[in-house]
Parts: sequence; structure tokens; C-alpha cells
Amino acid sequence: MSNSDTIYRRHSPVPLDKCGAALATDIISDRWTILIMREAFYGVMRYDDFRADIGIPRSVLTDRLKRLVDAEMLKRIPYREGNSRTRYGYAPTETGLTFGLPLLALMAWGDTHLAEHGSAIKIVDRSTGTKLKVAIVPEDTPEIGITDVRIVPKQSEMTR
Amino acid sequence: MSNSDTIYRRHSPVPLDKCGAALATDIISDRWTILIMREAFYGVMRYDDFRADIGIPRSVLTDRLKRLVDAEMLKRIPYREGNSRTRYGYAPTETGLTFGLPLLALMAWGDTHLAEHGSAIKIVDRSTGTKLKVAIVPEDTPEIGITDVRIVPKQSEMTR
DNA sequence: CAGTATCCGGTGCGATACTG
DNA sequence: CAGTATCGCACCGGATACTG
Repeated sequence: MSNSDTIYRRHSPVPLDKCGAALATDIISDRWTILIMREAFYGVMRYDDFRADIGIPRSVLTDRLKRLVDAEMLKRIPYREGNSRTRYGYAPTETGLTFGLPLLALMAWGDTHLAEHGSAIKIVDRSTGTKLKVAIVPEDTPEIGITDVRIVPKQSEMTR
Repeated sequence: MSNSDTIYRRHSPVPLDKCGAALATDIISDRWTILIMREAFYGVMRYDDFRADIGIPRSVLTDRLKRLVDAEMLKRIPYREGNSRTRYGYAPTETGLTFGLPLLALMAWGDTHLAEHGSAIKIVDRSTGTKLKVAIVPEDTPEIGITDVRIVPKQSEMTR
């Protein structure tokens, strides 16, 4: 990556329409969208729970949920089925789940560089409890799947 | 992480002001900002080169550069020193460099899920040439530092 | 080249009220 | 509860011209 021994470039070697990051910004480069995905990863699925948690206006929430469903990041799913009236909420799709990696990377970065008192969470292996991290490693390094990750609040947040 | 065997939550276990991802959105949840950081990682440092590469209006570029310098993601640096007139450009700070990990994660995600013909780049170890990836791994796994990463265009982009 | 200055138009946001 | 409907103002983006 670019550092002091690198001669500067006049142009990036990859045009925007072939850059994954640039393409991704079309979907997620919006504060609300990222926060919604964060909630979804934590298992929050109900419209009014999103609202209560992140303080998003209705019009914006409705719009972002539509976009995320269109982008196949979230899917509408029924909950409390069976009895009187079926309610619907939102949960990550397969594609949405894979967004967990960049999201965890962003969380860790923000925790390290922006949070007052360091990280409020740790991420561990769901089955073994081993502490985990997001890192750059050789391609053949065994990795942990996103669905095997559990986010554990470090302390008092536990009670929430 | 949340998946089918997880009971849904009414609230995220971490409030926004203690979540790294939420804090990060204050700085980077803007399409232009992400694109500028991308350029900076590729070694682009000049005002008009940013403009030419990503098509950003002057007013917006000026604003975003200010914010990124304020956030200590970029720093102003002189180039073409010594002769007639010193020119200034922008380059990632230490903190800015660490943003490379979430950025690479986002690139890889976009390349996989949004790019027409897959990824246009590969990332390799600067010294050994070993192919790399961003992944979730046990905490004690040896990792590659961001400054040891080289982004290599796969083919024709090379010529740009 | 690396910015300022100015200006106008669209729209995204947030508030509030309403509905099945 | 999970949304629609409406609405006004603020602000942001993009264009153009100018400067040291």
C-alpha cells in the first residue's frame, strides 16, 4: 500500500466502475444505512426497534429498508407467526451477512481510533470462544466464517 | 454473528456512542470521502488529480479534504520541493493508513458481490509476493501490516 | 495548480399526523 | 406495529468564474 517509499501516482490504476469499494459506496455510503446493517447484525429486526435504537426518522428508515431489500442485503421475514396477525421484520440475506467482514473491520478501526475508552466489544468464535480479529493474512490462512462469530459486549453493556 | 438460530433482539447491546462503526460513520460515511481515501491509498495526492480521477466538484473536494485533514486521516505534504514554487498535496497519516484494512475489506466485498467480472485487483505481500486476503482469524494469528501490502491490477488496468 | 467565491436548484431530512 | 402521507426549510451538490 502507499507509503513513504512510493512515488506518487497521477491516477489510480483501477477505474471507479471496476473498483469494489466505489461500487459498494452506491449501496452503503450513508450513515443511516451502515447503522441499520449494524442493528441487523445484532439481531434487531423490527421497524420501531430500529427507530428507537438509532433515532432514524420514519421517512428515512422506510427508504433505506427499501434500498437494502432491493440490494438484497436485507430480506423481509415474518416473526410471531401463527397467532392472530403476522408481523414482518428484516434480517440479513446471505450477501448481507458477508458484509459483516467490512463492518467488523470498520468497527474495530473506529474502536481503536475514535472511541474514548477503547472497544466496548470483543469478537469470539461462537463454538470455541477463541478471541478473534479482522486482519490481512496470506490467502491460504484458515479463516473463521462470519456466522461463527459472536460479538460479546465487554461489561455493563451486557445488561442492556 | 446473527443468524437463523439467533433469537432477535429488541436493542443492540452497544449504544451508538460506544460503537466504532457508528463513530466511524461521522468521518467516512460519504461516498466522496471513501473515494478520496481510496485515491490516497493508491498514491494520488494532487488536488486536480483527485478531480480528474473521481469527478468530484471543487467545492466538495475542498470541503472533504479539510474534514479529512481535521480528522487526521490525511496530511498536507509538499512535493516538487526545492525549485521555483513548492506545491502541496495530500497523503495518508498513520491513522489514515490503518483505515486501509476496512477499505480493503470493502473493496473485496464489492468486488465479490457487485463487480461484473470479479475483482480487477489482487493484493500481495510487498516483499514476498504472497497473495493476501482480509479475513477473520484467531487473535494470535500473525498478520501482514498495511504498509506491506501492494495492490496489483490484474491485467489491462496495469497500463493506466 | 491548488485552491476561493458565488450562486442557484433539487432533494433529502426531520417533524408531525394518520392508517390497517 | 409497520408502515404512508404530507410538507417546508436547510443544505448540499454541481457549475462557472476567478486568483496567487
